[in-house]
Amino acid sequence: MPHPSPISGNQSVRESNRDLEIESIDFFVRMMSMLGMPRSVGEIYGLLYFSTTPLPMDQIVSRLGISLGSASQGLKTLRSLKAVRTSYVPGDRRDHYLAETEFRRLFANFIKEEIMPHMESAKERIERMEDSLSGTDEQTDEFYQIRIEKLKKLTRAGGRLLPALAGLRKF
Amino acid sequence: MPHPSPISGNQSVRESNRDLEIESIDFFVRMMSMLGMPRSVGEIYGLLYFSTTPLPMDQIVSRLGISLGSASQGLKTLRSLKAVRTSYVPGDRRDHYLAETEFRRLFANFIKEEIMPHMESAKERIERMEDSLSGTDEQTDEFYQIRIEKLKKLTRAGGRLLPALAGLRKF
DNA sequence: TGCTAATTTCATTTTTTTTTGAAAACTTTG
DNA sequence: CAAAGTTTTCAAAAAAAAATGAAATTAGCA
Repeated sequence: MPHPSPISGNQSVRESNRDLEIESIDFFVRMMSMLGMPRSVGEIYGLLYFSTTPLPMDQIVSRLGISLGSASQGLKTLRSLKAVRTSYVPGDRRDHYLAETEFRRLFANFIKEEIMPHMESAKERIERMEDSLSGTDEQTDEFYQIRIEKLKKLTRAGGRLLPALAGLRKF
Repeated sequence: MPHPSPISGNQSVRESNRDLEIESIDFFVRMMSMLGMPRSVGEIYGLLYFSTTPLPMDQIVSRLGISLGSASQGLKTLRSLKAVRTSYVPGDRRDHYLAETEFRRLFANFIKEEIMPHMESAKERIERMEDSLSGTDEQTDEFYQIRIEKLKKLTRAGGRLLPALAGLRKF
């Protein structure tokens, strides 16, 4: 063996990189699933995250053992989150994908795309609640009013805190 | 009609409170589903949130039209998140449920129970990654090392920011 | 322009999650 | 302590979400 490896036991370099890849996929599958993303999306990102070169879709398919459809869909999702981008590889007409690794930016994008829209519709729903206050029984209406106020505070806090957290500095 | 209501059209007080209830359920079903909670959990919380009195489980079942099983399971989940609590009602042997409405506390609990455990296991997974660095090809290893470092930063940031956000002041 | 490789779409299948409902297990009280 | 009321549990059914794969579309190249 030309390069005796310092790895415990006697694993080849290739095997240990494969281990890394597997841990990475595992890691991101879990992370993504916390954010409500399907398994395949996590797998793809996990694979790309520890890839030293950009990978074309068919490589992703064969290395992960998922279908073309899943890969295409998953990459579409990741592109929309700006979690991957394509890079040009001379003499190859396939798209090659690369993981975007600035988590702050990714997170910001996720919040903007996936969370904020819900915040908007939440606000509308709260307005509708106010409209349907009966205005007859003082006691009861006060109770409802307080509850509604709490919801307003909640959405307000969410609307400020989340972008702030993501470093969007929107306020 | 003894109490002419100021509501547009001519809806009864009862109807408008029902509207409020429906909006509330809708609101929380969506919120909870963003947090990965099943529909029934959102429904139950939404119902209790705008209830002026604590409700026993069979009322929850009949008002929402869900099964006993769902209600029992959902309340169990909500209890574990401290999003509802039981209140004693004299002369009635059923448990009566009440929504906990301090969102800050609820959020803190959610993070502690549902997020932080994942953070822990993420850290372990990263350690395993470092163990499986081959240590042979300098170029490649540096690339991997940088990627691993980013993951560490990510989990560190998560581990600090999330509790901070929830007002746990753990740091 | 026509040919082929690459990618997307989407109806169908598979898998996973949630709900149901009836039986089991408690719990209170007469 | 038994009987009735209440709650939990859990196997089975239903619903929802995700993956598949083949047909349709698009894009690159000669």
